[in-house]
Amino acid sequence: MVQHYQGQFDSSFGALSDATRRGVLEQLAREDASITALAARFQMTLTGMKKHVGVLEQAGLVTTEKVGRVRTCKLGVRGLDEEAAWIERYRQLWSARFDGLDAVVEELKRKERKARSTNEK
Amino acid sequence: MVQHYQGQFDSSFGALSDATRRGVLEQLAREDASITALAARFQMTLTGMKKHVGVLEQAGLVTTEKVGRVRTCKLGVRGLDEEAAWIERYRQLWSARFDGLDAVVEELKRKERKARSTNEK
DNA sequence: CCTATACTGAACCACATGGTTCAGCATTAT
DNA sequence: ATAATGCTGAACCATGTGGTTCAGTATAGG
Repeated sequence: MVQHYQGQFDSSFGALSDATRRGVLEQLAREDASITALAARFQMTLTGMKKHVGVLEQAGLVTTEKVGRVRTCKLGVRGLDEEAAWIERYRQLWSARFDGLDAVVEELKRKERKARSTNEK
Repeated sequence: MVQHYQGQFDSSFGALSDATRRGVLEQLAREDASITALAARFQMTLTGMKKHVGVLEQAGLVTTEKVGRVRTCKLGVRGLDEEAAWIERYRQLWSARFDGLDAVVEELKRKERKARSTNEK
């Protein structure tokens, strides 16, 4: 078994990379649901849905509890705060990079205006 | 070939679900880099790194250009704005749910029903 | 007790992923 | 002209993914 340690972001972003799972999260944000209910809503087998829920559970985004024969799925305690923070930080770097290009363009324009006015003398 | 249509979020969150690729994005936010440079920095073969860059490129997060024998990788025009927005919306739903502010959930449901019915015609 | 319901687990499938090696090919440097 | 550099593509490998079916087990209801 190679069993690379799966980072938190690996599993949470991985969980989000599937439309069904994003749908399940949105659904659970509205109300708790059983595996059966989710399976019906997303048109797949119980077994298939259970796997998706398992992935979300692994990522800490969902918790489940079985009472009687029904397993109820709820949103997990963990939100997506750290993921949001990562993306936000990246977006800052990204825009700095692009604004940086703009700054260079501005700089070139400035120089050109200066050069032109110098030549015009 | 089944070739399911890959949604934008599927590929962008998928791209983010790997530590190496997140690292490459952070690196490129600092400066453009060749495949060789990235491969060296993340200790893997050229071929391996090229695949990662390919995934990022598919997701629209990176663009590359080959000049002579060097392929230079830069951040793509597309940032992570829509991904940030999705997460932000989810976080609102999540905290509403946890704060027990069911009224907020109801409000969002109402808005969405409205938006959906508007989109549907 | 009997049946329907809800889930669970194993096994299977096709295809994706994250890596590798090896054999090129084009470009640059000597 | 030769050699080194940088990338590329094909093939391979182990494991993961997103689904299925089928055969159970446990619980609820009549």
